[in-house]
Amino acid sequence: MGFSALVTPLKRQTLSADVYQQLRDLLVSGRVMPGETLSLRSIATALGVSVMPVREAVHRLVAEQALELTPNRVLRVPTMTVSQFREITSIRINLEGLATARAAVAMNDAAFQGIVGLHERFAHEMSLKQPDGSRLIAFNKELHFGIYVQAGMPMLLQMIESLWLRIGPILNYDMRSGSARVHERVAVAHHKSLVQALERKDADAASQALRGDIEGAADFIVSAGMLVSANALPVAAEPLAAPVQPGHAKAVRSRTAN
Amino acid sequence: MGFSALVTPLKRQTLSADVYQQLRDLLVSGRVMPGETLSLRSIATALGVSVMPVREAVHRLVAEQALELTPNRVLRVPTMTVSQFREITSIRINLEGLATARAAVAMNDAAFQGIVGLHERFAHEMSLKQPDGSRLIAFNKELHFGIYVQAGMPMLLQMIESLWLRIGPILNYDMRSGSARVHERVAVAHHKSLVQALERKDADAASQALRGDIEGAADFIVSAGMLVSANALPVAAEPLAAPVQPGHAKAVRSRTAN
DNA sequence: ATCATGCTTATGTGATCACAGATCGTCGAC
DNA sequence: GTCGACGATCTGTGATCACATAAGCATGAT
Repeated sequence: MGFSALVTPLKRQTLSADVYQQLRDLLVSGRVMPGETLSLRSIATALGVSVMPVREAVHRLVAEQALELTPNRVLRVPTMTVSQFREITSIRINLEGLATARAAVAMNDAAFQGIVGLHERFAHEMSLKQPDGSRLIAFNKELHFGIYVQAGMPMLLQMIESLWLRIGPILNYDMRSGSARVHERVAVAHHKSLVQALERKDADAASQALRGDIEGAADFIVSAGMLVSANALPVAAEPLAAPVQPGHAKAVRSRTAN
Repeated sequence: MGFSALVTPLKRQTLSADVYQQLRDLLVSGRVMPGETLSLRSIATALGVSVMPVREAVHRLVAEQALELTPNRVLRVPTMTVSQFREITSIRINLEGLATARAAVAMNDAAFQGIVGLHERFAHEMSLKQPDGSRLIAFNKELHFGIYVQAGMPMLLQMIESLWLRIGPILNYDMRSGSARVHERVAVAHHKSLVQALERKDADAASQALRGDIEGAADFIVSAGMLVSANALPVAAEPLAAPVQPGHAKAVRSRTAN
């Protein structure tokens, strides 16, 4: 009898890794806003740890450009210019197109059925009269990465994840405002043709469908005007809306509250 | 009269960044070997700093997969399997192909002349009867990145640099053994057709020429048999040759010396 | 002679303290 | 009233110490 079945694997590896994951979730879920400034000590006290693990986690996120450390040593979640966003979009089309093409030929039937399920889950949420923005984002991500995983290229997968992490705050912060529902309708069409191409194992068609999906979403983001025009200093965004999880909001430095 | 012309910009930013750069140089120049184990304290004392800056620099390199931190918390420069190397090669062809295609249409005449100069410098070194391996590596890198810079995509450039950093140790460590000269001859041919395509602003031809260059080099590396077959524990590589810069070698943990 | 066992050393991780620099608020002078 | 300057506070950075764990190595028993 395997003993390892009795104990939890004690997944807790290192505090730095934990903090890293929590900050990552904060970013991809859009609970922090582009341009917002953070502080090592705020995060540390909010998470109940010392500044040491936070330093390593933050520096890693800075290295991935998911956070920004200005020359004045101010830590903040990066803003993004239109040109930067367009560059990331171009890279995404290439990298995710590669993953999709590889997945199209490498995927077996069981995996394909899983993809179909993820597609239908997204489409179903979309068909509701009150679709939940956060769920849509999550389902969309799981569908995309469900495909990319099938490529069997772990390094490529990680690079794509890094790109999604960078655009996460912009994507998800807008989703909170409730817009984007109109756009997501066309996303279903792109997904459908993508899944059909995968069924035929047509790598080129799958890549093209994916390109349409990414470009459509990108055009929507750009036209929604939530990117800074130049690399000017970020406008002091009005507090607009309270964070969804006030418990984590303590990590965010506020200029007014004290 | 500009005052800034009189003083050095005092480039020294932060110790962590300095350590990061030094470790990076150590990796790309092949002065450390895949499978070699390092230690925070060794690096710190060798560089004359505390372990703190080293920790951040090392963790960043681990995040970029330029270093590896085993579950037993042993720090080492990663070995690479053939399949991992093939994956990186595929990603490189995509990403560097994108950069080359963009550069082909965005580059002006002055920039192109600069590329020609870099190409001729590499070809000239190649034509010597005793080409210097390190210089060849450096010139080849400068030529490639001289092209990629012209794409005007800074994030893409950084991603490509990260990939080169990962394959750097393997590439350069072999170059020390003096082989690979036979291969580099065909590299000149690839470079030549690449430069010609750039002159015609033919993005597709340029990408194809680049693909040939990358694949040729990759096939050589694989056939040279310097990659581990499985992800087995790295063989205790024999000390083979003394490090080129003994001063830095103190950062490398030796099993025998004490 | 060979294998097991305990001890010493060295490792990465985390916490705490100290420091230079920037920001912000307040007080003072005009 | 308005502008300038000083000071308190907070920022990231670096160093040092403490700790749990893994590996080396020598000693011991069989």
